[in-house]
Amino acid sequence: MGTNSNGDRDRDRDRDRDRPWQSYHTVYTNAKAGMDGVDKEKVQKIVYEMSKGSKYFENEKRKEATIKQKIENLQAQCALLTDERLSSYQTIADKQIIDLEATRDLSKIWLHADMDAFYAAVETLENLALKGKPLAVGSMSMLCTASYEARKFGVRAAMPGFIARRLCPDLILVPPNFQKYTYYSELTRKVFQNYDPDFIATSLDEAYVNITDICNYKCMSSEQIASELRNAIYEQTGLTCSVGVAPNRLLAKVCSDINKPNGQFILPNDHKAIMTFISSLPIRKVGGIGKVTEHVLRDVLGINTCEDMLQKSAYLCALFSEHTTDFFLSIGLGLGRTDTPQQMLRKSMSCERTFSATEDESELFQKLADIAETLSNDMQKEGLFGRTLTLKLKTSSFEVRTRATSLQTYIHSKEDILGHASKLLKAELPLSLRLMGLRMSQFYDAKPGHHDPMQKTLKSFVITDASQSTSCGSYSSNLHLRNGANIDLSADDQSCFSKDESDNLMVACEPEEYQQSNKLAAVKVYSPGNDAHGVKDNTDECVPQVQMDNEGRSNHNTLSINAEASLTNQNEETLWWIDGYICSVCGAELPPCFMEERQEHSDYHLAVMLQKEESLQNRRGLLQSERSVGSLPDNRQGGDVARKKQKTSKGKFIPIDAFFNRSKKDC
DNA sequence: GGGGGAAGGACCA
DNA sequence: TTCCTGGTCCTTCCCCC
Repeated sequence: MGTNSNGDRDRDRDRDRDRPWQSYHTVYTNAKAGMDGVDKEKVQKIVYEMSKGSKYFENEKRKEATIKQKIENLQAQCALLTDERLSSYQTIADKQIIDLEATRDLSKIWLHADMDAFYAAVETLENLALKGKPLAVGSMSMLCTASYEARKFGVRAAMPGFIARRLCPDLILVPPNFQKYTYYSELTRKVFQNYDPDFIATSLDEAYVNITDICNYKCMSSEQIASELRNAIYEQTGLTCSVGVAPNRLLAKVCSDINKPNGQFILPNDHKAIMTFISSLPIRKVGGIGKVTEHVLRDVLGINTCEDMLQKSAYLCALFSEHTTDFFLSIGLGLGRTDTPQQMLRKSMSCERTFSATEDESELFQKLADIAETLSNDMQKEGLFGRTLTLKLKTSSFEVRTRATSLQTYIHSKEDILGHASKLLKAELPLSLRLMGLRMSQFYDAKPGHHDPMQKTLKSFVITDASQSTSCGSYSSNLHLRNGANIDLSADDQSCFSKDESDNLMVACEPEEYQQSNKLAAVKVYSPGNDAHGVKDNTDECVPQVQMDNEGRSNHNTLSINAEASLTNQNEETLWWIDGYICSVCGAELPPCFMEERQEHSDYHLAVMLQKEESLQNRRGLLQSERSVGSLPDNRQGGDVARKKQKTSKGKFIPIDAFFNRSKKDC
């Protein structure tokens, strides 16, 4: 099955001694369009010779050793599989294959368009003197892309420029100009738009276009539409592209690579044709299978083609997680996504910089400040606030480390980012670094200043007894929920707030009643410069947290609302239905005439809340004993207890939009 | 044992 | 002399409940 026999190992040893470059697996060794006639061994040897002995090379060797270890572990796991175990895994795999097959959708026609050597082609278009010459866009450190003339020498994207120069001494290196590429990309997108208004652009030079409707509308075959689209792109931009057409996006992408450059390949929406196509397709051609996965699957299970995935399905089930097995078997069946995804929300934003290795701490902190500033600017441009900050470090020996911290406030200012990043960096020093990066994730996408006149008021949103309210000044704030809802902290609402001794804004609520019914949580607004200590909620229960922007105030204020609102003693009508028809818990709309539905709806929420209250009461004894020692989740309390309490509180924070989305789903 | 955060890594363009 | 950047997703480990 794998390469675990003694004979194989001896052969590997001999090869490593005589031709060491053959076992140096770079990313440049897989087949790529325009590189058919390349002397691969020569390229591999030059890359090996130029890399040998460098810190980069040593790190690559370390990584390869890890992969080798992983392969050996998997091989050992395989060896332990009895026939009986294998047979039961085969049963599971067969069931999984049947389930996957049932999802096959042959009703859609997807087209994947890929611009040919895009950046290099744009440069040539703007400077005809470059036409026909070996050209690469990038620097001596790294290439973004290479023209087809350069590829004949083994030069390709993701290769360092100095190696490329050795492979092709006449190589012309052009620095990238993303403004130009964006301009031409926009032109191509206008063409895609004509074929599918919801086309999916995956980068400046690639897009997926659902041509199902246009084929029907124009009574044209997918092949005709593909030709027409390519011509339109050429007319608009003067650039060529290659196109693949298939029943799903995964296959369409594979197909667009087949007749590159300036070609197209059509895979018909036919089960038999797909299986024939898949049967000999190398797994590396499929998106999601990279150098490591290819290596592991080949050496452990002898899998080379997509069809092999099905042959080895029992082993895949035995060795990999359900999710991963699902992915591998989908590839074996030629399945892929056929739906048009909803607009993807950004999950993270980052900024990183490579520099000459240094261990000078003041220099490192200065670079960190620059990175924090860039990230902060980028976040502010998109109105993003995040609460998880990750520091990425690459040591001078190319070892990559990440250190993350999750905050209780949503931040985006340079000062806040730098403050937390510096703490993370300080803990790692002294260290010689060649790269630093900062990534912000766990977003709350508040748009400061955004105000929706239709927004709900906080009072109408959370039911409270505000009888003991104390005015706290002129806060004018609004909350923006990711699901579109907005809560206005109008003057009316703000009158329900009071300040505690730490200048934190609290929603008024009689303490005793609050403890009894566990009604409304504390709302806390951090004033500028205040540290985030966590929220002093009386229940220690789940506290959804939203970022809140205050006019003319700090942008790192925080508002937390306890979702553990018990509503058992309230009048049902005012309790559940805001403005007489909007569910106060999940936002579902049901007019009064839908009496039965409304009853069922409120019964459902009541059941959920009773369940929560029951589990809460079971824990209350424990919580009260914690409170009795006067525990406060802030820095005033020293020792392990304080740290533990703080951590506990932190771990329970969830974004408020997640809570509402869930509620909505529950409905 | 499950959930969630941290850390690391694979992969893509 | 020189081996990127910015993003997503997945897995594993560990802590806490």
